[in-house]
Amino acid sequence: MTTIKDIAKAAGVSVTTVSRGLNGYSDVSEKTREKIVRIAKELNYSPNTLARSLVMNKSKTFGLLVSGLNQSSAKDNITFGILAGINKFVGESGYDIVLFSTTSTKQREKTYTQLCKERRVDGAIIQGIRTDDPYLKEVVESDIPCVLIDIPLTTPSVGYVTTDNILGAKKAVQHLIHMGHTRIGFINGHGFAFVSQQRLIGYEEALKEATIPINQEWIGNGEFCEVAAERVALKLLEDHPEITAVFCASDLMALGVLKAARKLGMDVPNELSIVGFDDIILASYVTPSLTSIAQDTFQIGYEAAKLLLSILENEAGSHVVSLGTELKVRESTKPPRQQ
Amino acid sequence: MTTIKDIAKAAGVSVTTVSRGLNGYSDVSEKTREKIVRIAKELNYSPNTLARSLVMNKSKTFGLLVSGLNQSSAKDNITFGILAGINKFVGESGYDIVLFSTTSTKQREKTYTQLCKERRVDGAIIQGIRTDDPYLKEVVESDIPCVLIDIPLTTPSVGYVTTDNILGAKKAVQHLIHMGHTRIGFINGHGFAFVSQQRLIGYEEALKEATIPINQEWIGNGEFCEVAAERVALKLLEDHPEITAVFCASDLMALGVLKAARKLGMDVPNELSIVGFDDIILASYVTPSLTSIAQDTFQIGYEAAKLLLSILENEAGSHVVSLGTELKVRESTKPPRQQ
DNA sequence: TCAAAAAACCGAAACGTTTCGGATAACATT
DNA sequence: AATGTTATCCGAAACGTTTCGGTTTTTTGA
Repeated sequence: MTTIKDIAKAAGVSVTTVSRGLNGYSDVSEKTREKIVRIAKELNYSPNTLARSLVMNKSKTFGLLVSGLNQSSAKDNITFGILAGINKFVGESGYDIVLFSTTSTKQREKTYTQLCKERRVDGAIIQGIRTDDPYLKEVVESDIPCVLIDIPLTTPSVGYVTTDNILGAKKAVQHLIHMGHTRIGFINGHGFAFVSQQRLIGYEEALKEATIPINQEWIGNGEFCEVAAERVALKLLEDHPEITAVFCASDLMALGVLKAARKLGMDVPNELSIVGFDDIILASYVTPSLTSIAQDTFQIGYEAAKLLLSILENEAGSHVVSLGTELKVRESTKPPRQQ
Repeated sequence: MTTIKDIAKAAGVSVTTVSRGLNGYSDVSEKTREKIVRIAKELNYSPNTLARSLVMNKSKTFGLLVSGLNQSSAKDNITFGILAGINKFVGESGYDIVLFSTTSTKQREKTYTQLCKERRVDGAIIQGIRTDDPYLKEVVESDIPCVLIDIPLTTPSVGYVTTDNILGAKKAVQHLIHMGHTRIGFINGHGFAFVSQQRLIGYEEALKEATIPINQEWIGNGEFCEVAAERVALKLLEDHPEITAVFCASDLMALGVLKAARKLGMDVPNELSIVGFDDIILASYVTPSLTSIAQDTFQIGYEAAKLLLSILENEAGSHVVSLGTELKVRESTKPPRQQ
């Protein structure tokens, strides 16, 4: 493994000059600079970033803490989209990503701060942790630059990117209302997610603005999980046959509701309309295809990385970015039958 | 940022003793060891892995070179599965992953060796590159421990993991033959993938063993791409209406063929049977659901990381692992109609 | 009580960079 | 000729660890 010293020896100059030459400083003559570069190439030198990072105290590395990098979240590839988006930006900016493989949420041996400090990452991006996760407290306490996804929290060194979930949910419910539905159920995710709270607000606002009373009994918690949502929906639809439409806080849960409807012999969309959230790929492939609120996970990842870099470089400007949604109307929604 | 020196000062011992104490060496008394550990915790010390890696000449890091970490490969989440599998193993083994964000294949500024040497990764896992990729030559030339996915190449320091694609393809075609099909088309991926060659062999072997002649005109190249496959299938099915079944080297291409059949007004499976490869999630959700050969991408990733570690630790044993496949029979295959 | 053995500790070098402060040489200015 | 400027270069320290070889202290055994 050739080092800067080898080059220095071969070129007959000091290591200082080699370093400054390779890094394009002005106080080395063009002639020796060329010589240094040539020799470096001949010995196919590549700099040791470890040593460099050690002395410069920055590593050109982002730490990534994602919860969904496991078999179970293959269906909604939200995590994948975000990852890809981050990857895209990072590829353009000379940084690299280290994936912190946080094992099972319960059995963590290292704290967030330890993870970041040990690897000396310049900043971190966190996705998919719950609002009651102990990591979150560390994020605000430590001053490690950090971007959160879907968790509203800002300090001088932390920002977040999210989707406009209130408006998104509102669009979904308004779509149902415009079709003539008034008895609209809601399967939300668990309460430890910011997005759940927002989507609930959106749901309620849409109803309020249409002067439709809110019925707490029509609201269930599907834990963002297909089977849990199916179970909850089964009970909800049995107990409340008056419901003609259900809005789900995720497409995965919408799939669960679809199954529940099928089990109860209810026809979608003729007897029950369903709209989901996320617009995962499956949404357009299932039968009936799913009306959904699309959010651009790729963009979320891209913006997160971009925001992190701007925080790192102390750029002025907001530390929050909020992205839009789009209603995708498909087969699972239809006006209710006249009774 | 507290260092080993701070601890040494606080504990009244040398840095040597602190280092050896924290790392559990035997020549430090239990009493001082406890003291050191206590103080380390009080100052909430975390070791600087950069410094450690620098002197120990290993980084406890795997480099990851995946091609499919982009928006376009969200549909088949093969890359995601592999990533998740790697992540799982790595989480159990104390290593971390750095994602090399290789930008567009054409415009690479750094070579494979540079990437690995700069970050001083202990080993690398490479997925999704074509057999004509220049990186591949570097892999064999450099002696960086490396595990390839779906590229058969071994040296003392490189191994690979793959699926038994010959047998997998054979199963698919045999399934069709057993149903009574004899005029079976094949949409393969591009020739720069090892898996394409293998799946072709499997296709041919199955036919040969059933003494069915191989017709080159029934074999098309769909580039592993849905739209390309649709185009190719359109022509294939028009030119050769005698074909009653098509085997596709990927589910994505099978979806393309499905679309082509739909455009031609052919009913699947009554007029045309289709079987795919990969068993992506969509396979079981589309209508008609897709008969497919399942390969376990999660397992592939897991085994790849495991193999890399064993190579790193100079364990004896084979440097190749081959995984099995499973035929998933669904709605897209049916015996041909009697004519 | 003394020597030998064992246990506990430590100094300093090393890993490969960057960078501060200064040194040398060449040149221009008075 | 003396001074000031500028262009090049370099020595050495620093980053935070690990580890080699050695030293000191304690224990053991006769």
